[in-house]
Amino acid sequence: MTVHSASERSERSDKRERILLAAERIFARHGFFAARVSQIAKEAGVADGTIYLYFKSKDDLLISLFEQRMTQVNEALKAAIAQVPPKDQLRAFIKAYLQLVHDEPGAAEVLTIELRQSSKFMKEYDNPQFADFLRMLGGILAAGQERGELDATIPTHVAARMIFGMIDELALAWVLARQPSISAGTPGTRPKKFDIVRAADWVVGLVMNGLTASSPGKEQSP
Amino acid sequence: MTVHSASERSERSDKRERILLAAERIFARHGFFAARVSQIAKEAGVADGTIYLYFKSKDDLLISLFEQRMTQVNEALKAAIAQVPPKDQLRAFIKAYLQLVHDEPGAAEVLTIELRQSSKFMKEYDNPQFADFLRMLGGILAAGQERGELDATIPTHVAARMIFGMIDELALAWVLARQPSISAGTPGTRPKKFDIVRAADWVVGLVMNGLTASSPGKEQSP
Amino acid sequence: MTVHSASERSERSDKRERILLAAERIFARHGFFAARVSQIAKEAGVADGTIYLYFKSKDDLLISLFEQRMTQVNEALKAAIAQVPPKDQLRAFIKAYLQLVHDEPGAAEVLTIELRQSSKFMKEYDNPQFADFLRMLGGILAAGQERGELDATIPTHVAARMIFGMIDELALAWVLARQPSISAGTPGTRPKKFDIVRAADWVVGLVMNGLTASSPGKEQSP
Amino acid sequence: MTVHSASERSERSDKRERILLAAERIFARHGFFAARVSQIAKEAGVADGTIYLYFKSKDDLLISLFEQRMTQVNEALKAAIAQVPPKDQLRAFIKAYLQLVHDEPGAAEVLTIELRQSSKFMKEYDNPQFADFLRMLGGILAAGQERGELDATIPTHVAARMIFGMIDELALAWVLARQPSISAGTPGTRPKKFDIVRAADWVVGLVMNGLTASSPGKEQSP
DNA sequence: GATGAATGAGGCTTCATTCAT
DNA sequence: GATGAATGAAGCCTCATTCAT
Repeated sequence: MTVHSASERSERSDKRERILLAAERIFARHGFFAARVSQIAKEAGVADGTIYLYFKSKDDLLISLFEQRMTQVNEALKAAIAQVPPKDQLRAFIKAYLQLVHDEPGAAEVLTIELRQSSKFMKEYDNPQFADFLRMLGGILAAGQERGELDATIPTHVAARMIFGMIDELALAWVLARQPSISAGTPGTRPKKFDIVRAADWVVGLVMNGLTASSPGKEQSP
Repeated sequence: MTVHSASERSERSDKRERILLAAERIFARHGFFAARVSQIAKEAGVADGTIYLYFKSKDDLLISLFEQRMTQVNEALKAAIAQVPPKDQLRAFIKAYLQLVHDEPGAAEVLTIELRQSSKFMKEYDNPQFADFLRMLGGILAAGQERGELDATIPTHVAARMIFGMIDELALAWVLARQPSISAGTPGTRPKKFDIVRAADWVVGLVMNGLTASSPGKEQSP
Repeated sequence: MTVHSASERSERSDKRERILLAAERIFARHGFFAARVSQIAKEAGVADGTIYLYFKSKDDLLISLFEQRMTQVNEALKAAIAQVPPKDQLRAFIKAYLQLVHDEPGAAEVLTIELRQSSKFMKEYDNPQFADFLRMLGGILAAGQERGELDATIPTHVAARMIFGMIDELALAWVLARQPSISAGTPGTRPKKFDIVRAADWVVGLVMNGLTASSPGKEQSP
Repeated sequence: MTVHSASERSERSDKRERILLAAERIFARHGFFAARVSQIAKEAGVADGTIYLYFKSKDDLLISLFEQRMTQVNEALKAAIAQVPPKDQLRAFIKAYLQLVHDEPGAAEVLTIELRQSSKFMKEYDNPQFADFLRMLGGILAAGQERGELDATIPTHVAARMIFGMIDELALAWVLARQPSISAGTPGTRPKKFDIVRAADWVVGLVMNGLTASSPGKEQSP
């Protein structure tokens, strides 16, 4: 007969969460492959073996981390567009995404960088949360097309990919620009620093109107 | 005094190239970390140790591979825009890039996926070839802004990143869609198949004019 | 809160000691360079990786082995001369050293032979325990010189080296003579067997009075 | 039909000698195991494969080097005692040996250090030249014993070992003291510098008369 | 449940040696 | 004879995972 008190249960979930947070930090710091399970355990303040009470493997740890964070992202995005009129949802979606990157850079780092570190994710692992993400974005676009507000030439799933590519690349550039450069001063790929929240307006501008310089008659009708 | 016949020389450089090609295939198939040096050697038809006559380490092999391919990409892009009038260079650049992805899917796979497999690349390794790539794209945009053809609101380096994000994501989706899905049938992230060459027009359309449905007065003035 | 029973603690230190003993045997049998870590592990009854829980590297294993044994030797020698009147300490020191070689031939083999197997030891590794050894011997000599009992012509540190050379060479010859000769029967360097404990008297005789045949008037003054 | 001109033959032996000299330098610098065959080839100014035209293996290279140098040492010692009256031969032998160390430190380094680096030499390889060396020294001692000049208590082969131990240890200490210390300043085993030629008198003094302070009546009888 | 010492499979790399030129 | 690119066997070490306590 085993009794689980509330505190025991919360302590349990607390430990799982501590491990996930530790993994997020270690993965962000070293990358998935270079990260050591023992390092994650130490960061979480648990024994190495304890991790295997909550996760099947190091892979499972990354997958679980990704799923949890991506689910949170999807929920936040859903909430962000919930009260917004349809025609403004695309703008709201993009702004909310980049705001999240700004507010949770550690999570963003895992989502943008580490997600790509493993063929397991790019190839073998079928990723329902990311599919949800794309579906949500594609749905916004489809609705816009149906309302006649958006150009219907581009298939929505391709357009969604393009938009995701834009904001993901911005997130990546921003995350990398935050890092103290190892080879500081060397002119290289290290992205220039910029305000990612402000960049949301640029993305929206590009997505809505493109880069072509607005002719006088385009936006200001008489 | 040593005499190298032409065949000797070409055989030597041929061996280096064979190793690079083998590495490209193996990296694309398994990912950088899961790839085994011995596997690359076998694929190249050389002994394991031979690889170390041409490359310092497994890391160096990936870096060399990336640098060579990226240099080739940059040269191809430079050639693609050389004879094109300035106002059409952005379109030419994008179309050429996606055409390259289509023609060299193996290289594209390494550039889009494996490049991201190692923290060495995302964080530690300063990447001059990618910097060149961004500079070329940014230069096209800056010229367009100066001619007044492109909106100058967005900093060119940010716009270049956004455009790269779009086409890189498309390349990734296309490469992954080509793969025989391991979990075939499962509805997931596996991208839908599409024609990446044709997608170039969509990208150009989005970049130039955005997604906003063209109102009668926008492009067709009365 | 972790409780270590006495048996747990001893089992742990026991494992370290078992590895050292195994290394001593394997190094003595094959030499440091030809010795395989996996062989040491098997001899110690542990997994290969276990060795690296207790020692940083194969080199560290040899260094640790040397330091432990040499420390033990120094302690034994210190004890051997502790209760001895100053004028007899040199004799006691030499006899104790060769007695140790006799009693611990495995350790002697590592100290005399394997110690010299690695440039790390002869050149790079500064060896505090051996320095202690020489200091102890030099101290005995210096005290003898101050009491006027020993000739002060030779610097004590040189004399200590010479005495060490003698007993070390005897130890080496004795250790090698014990081995079942691979090329048995061949007249070669394989030293003749002799009683190393008895040889102590020869060393003391040489060190005290030299080889010159004692003239009647030398030791027996009128 | 192959004709070898004199110059060809000398060129050949010259190449062999160059390889031996290169090996001596490289072995002295890095030790036998850490020395690389390719390094020796470069130092000798020949191709890697050329070494195998003159020597069977890296081991054979060390053995040949040792045998040649040790033969030279034996010849030099034989010459050094040839014209010397029997009672002075031990002194002449010791002085000549240490003088050789002084004049050919590279060879001495190989003989004293590298010789001991390989179990091949200490254990497996039966060493006729070293046997000759000991025989020569033992012969001098035996003759002295027969003339009644030397104490016959100690077996000559043991006494020869002891004397060799002394001078070999001095040679080692002197060779190591010559090296620019890596950890300069650290008080350790790095031997103090001393004049090895002058040390010959100390050795002779110890061997002949021991360390016991000479009583007035010992050496100067009325 | 929690621990962390122990495991052991397996990779990257080195380098003595070979052999086609 | 000389070359040096190529070979490939084999070792040290790492680290995800297990399991006795």
